[in-house]
Amino acid sequence: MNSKKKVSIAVIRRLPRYYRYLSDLLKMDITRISSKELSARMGITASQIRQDLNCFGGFGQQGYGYNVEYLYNEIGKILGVDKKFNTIIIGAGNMGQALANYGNFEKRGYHLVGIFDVNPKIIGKKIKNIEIMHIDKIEEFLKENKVDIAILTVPYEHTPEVADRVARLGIKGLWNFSPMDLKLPYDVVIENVHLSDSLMVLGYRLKEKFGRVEDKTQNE
Amino acid sequence: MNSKKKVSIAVIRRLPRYYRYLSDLLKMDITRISSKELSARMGITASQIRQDLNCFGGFGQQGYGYNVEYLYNEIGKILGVDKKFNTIIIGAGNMGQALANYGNFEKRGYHLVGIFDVNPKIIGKKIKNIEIMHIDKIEEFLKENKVDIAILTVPYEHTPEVADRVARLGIKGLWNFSPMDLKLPYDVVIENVHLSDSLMVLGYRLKEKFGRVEDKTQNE
DNA sequence: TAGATTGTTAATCGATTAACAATC
DNA sequence: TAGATTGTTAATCGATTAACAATC
Repeated sequence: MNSKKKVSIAVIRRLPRYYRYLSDLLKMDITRISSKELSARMGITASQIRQDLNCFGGFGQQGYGYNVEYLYNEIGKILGVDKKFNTIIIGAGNMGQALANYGNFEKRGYHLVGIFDVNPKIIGKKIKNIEIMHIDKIEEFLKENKVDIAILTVPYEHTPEVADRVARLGIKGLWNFSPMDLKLPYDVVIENVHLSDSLMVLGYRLKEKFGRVEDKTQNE
Repeated sequence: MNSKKKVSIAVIRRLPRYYRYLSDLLKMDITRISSKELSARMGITASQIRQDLNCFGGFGQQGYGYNVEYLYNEIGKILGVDKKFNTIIIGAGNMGQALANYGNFEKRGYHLVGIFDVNPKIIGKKIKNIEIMHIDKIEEFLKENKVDIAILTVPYEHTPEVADRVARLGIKGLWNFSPMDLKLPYDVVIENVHLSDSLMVLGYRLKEKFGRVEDKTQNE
């Protein structure tokens, strides 16, 4: 139907959180839950929960609430956990390796198919049974493999160039770990993980809430 | 003054982004900028920039705009980059090690003073000249060292217990990397980095924008 | 049936954008 | 001075919350 209006990003960003809470409820063998109960657990209003869910359809039942397993599966479908996204990691430094080794992504349908770097010392080495390739092999690799997402964990200064390179090669999703905003002349979806931004916000909140923090020593 | 109303978290979360853009301008030797020019670069409205900045005071000058270096420094002060936050990492797995090795945090005043784990194979090993200690040494350690922030990169199931333990010991800031919301009976600031949430949102946006994605194969 | 709880509309609240007088 | 651009107030927009009829 063309009547469905675009769901706001604020709602979308809450979905994984619902998904996590429902997963917890499932583990606790709770089979049904009302928006009121869930709101108490999550610390948001029942109204918001019902509004959010109704962006995607009526998953509940009057007088009953929501079936946990059903709602969990439906939100999973909305988020695409039933889909397979082929991913590559570019930059096999500490962060790249940490992400490669994190098993949870595979479970959610994010299938790692390639790892690239430029460091000759690690090329050929295997992580999760995937051989680290030189970045210059990427054109060839992408010709032979359909890849949906590139995870960018390269050093700061190389990020724009690498992002451009993979976007030009047709990759549609970028998960960017560099503290910069990518601007690309291609139609790609960019999701940023700005760790340093997050840390600075934590610092701000600490400072605001608890006041005095030590000054940084000059020239340390 | 007690007249200053609380600045909304939406504004706060934009500050690191301003800070990054101003840093870039500085590097380009641009000394002044108007809200209009900055808005064009950042892709937000000039109005929003002026509103945001005016939450903290008038940093600009009519007819001139903003002095880049001055504004950069002022936002830095608001964010507390001139402060020193002593931090510890709990969980020296892939993610913990990646964060320990990331040099940028140190530059922003986040000073790593300890690393903890339970794995006997890595205890005693050094990262960034800091010896990995057993988590059971943490009570002793915190008695002797003032620590502001604990970075939690422990496995999922241990996160609540570890978070509670360090909060009870007086740590006021938690940077949580586990895909869960921490609920603590202490007055702490928790900043979450929910990587899997972020990845799922990327998946959703890809699916929405480009439609067809391969279905996940059963039992893979 | 009576009670519970949804789906949905209406009201409120807060955040963003527009407008403009102040002023450099 | 004239032009530019801020700081700030007012208008708009969108998101959250409240209310309640529908219905299980």
